[in-house]
Amino acid sequence: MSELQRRPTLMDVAEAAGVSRALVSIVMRGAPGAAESTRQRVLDAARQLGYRADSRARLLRSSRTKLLGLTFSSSQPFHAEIVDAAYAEASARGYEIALSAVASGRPEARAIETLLDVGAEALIIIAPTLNVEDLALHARQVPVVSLLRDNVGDLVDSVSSDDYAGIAIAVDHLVGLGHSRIFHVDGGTAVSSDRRRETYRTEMIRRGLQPVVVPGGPGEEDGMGAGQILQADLPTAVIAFNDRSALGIMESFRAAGISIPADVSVLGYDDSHFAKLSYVQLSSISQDAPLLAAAAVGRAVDRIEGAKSPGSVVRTPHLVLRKTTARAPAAT
Amino acid sequence: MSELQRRPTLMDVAEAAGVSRALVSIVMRGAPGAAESTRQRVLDAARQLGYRADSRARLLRSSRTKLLGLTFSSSQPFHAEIVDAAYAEASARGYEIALSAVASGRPEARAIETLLDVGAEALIIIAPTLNVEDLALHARQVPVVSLLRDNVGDLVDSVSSDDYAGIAIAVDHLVGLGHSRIFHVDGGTAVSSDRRRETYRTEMIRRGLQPVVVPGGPGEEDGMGAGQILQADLPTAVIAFNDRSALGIMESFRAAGISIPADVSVLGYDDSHFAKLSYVQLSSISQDAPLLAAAAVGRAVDRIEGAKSPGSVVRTPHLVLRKTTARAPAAT
DNA sequence: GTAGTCTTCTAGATCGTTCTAGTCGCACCA
DNA sequence: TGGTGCGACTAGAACGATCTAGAAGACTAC
Repeated sequence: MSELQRRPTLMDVAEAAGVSRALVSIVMRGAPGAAESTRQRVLDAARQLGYRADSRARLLRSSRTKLLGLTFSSSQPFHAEIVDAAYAEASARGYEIALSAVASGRPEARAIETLLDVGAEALIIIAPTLNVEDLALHARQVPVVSLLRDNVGDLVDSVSSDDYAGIAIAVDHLVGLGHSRIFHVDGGTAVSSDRRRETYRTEMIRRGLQPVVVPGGPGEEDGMGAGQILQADLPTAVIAFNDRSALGIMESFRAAGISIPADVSVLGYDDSHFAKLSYVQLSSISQDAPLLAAAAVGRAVDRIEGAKSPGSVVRTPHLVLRKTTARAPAAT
Repeated sequence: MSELQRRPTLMDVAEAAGVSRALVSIVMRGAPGAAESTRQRVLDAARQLGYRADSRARLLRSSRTKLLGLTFSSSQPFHAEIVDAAYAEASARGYEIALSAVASGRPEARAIETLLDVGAEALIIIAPTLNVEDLALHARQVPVVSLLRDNVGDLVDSVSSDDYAGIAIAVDHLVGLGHSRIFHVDGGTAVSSDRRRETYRTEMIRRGLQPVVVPGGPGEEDGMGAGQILQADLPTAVIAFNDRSALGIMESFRAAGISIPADVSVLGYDDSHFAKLSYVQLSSISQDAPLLAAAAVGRAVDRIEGAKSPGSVVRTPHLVLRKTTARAPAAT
């Protein structure tokens, strides 16, 4: 019964309002150059017909698409937070966001191509896995902003969180609480795991303390495994690669009757949803996703509008104190 | 130094290869009607220039866009799973996916409009919050598939999981283990909370058992709160609205020294990531996101290609047995 | 009264594709 | 010899918007 009806075009509205296509275009864009009376007449006609501009045609013709391409990984909760914040910041600055997911069977390169095909004026790539050359290749076409990764060559912008500072804050905090046996459970092959591990080592050594790194990974199970290993030679404090790992560590301690923070302090990284749960109350290093996202969007827009050369923004993370870190137990 | 270079068009390739635009188009699309020798020549030229078709122009001209619009909520991990699976199924059926997120400050209506503007041939909306009239309005333009919600009027397709069956399976399972004091912690205002709650009631009554519903919600904190309430009058089994709620419930029990499943069995819903963790091992009702996603994509494609009238697909969930449900303790 | 300026409007080109309707050779067959 | 069919290719019109250039009319200025 209800056959699919062709969507109305500028032409349809023009006929209905008795004006030219061009004038309708002017009115719809809110551009100056139309009398108030005709403006109303056109708007009425458009409303009546349910007219909406076809973005394909619009984007094709106009040099400016006002589109920011954003890739994210569907399996990373942290990325979802960024997507959310990016939308807000983009629309505040008058841009739209074109999303493209990196999923299983859909590599980053594919996600990026899709965004370019669709006319994105800049690319924001969360934790890019592409090598510097490939990134540079794209950067010759449009401004590219790397989010959460900073060694990306000098053709692409980067917005990242200062892992050095983050780990330093973590070590400082624990040392300040009187800890000296502070171990680190690393993130295995995860992005920025290497840097955090090395920073942990140097920060410990700088304070005359003995660094001990236990191999881990980005998930709860990884933390769980590391927790088992830690129990053989228990430190007084643990810095986990991230919150999920910290959760696994704590779980393994709990099972072994080791109490937190009385026996051992645990510090997470990311200040994620999990850390905030009332029954977790994990002290954590916050990278502040919304701020990072806003900075990335800002950087992309600046590059599009203001030219200039690429640069890198580094935000300093901060400690969110909760209940899993406390003074070191009296030495045994 | 490296000025942003205009991306090559069909025309550029045509000139380089010494043929017409139309022929290049034919070759690039892999359409028949070009000699093998020229085909190679054109492909070489295209590769040399780094040519990629501009999807805006392509979509504008061709009646078929082969685009499936998919809305999802950036804050729902369950949606991420679906996105992942949808990509796979769509590309298997020769379609692309256009993503649009529902985020804070970006309502569903906005997300849908974006998808239509971009030329999506069908809409897949995960857990739509729009009312039946608004959905029908869109359904007059393109096929609309509602995922995870089924009372959507007779103009739109729906693919959902059978909540009746899911809860029936849950009750069956627990009754089979000898439980009779089975309580339900509901999902508050969350989608499908009402249905699960009512089904729980009727299923209990059908078996001559007394239903007890404790108000909850979709998050861990909600479960935590419900857990406190439950402790005042402890059942032998609890059916949670979802896994996250179950986690909160279990956490509250653990704090009170109530052991699972010895004292009380807990059953989750969704079979999410959390349920699978080695230290959680939550028995749960699985809705099988990948299968739902595949069904939704399939339905959308069928509607686009084969016409026919809208219909609804209902998938039966199944029980995933782990360690949080066990025989009822001997009656006191 | 003519030129200049402003406002309001329009015709037509244009963006980069795809599609329609050819043209051009050339072999085949009666 | 002269249609006919076929394969390879092309010119030009779409698609639905934006943009440029300029026209028409009203109003001011000298």
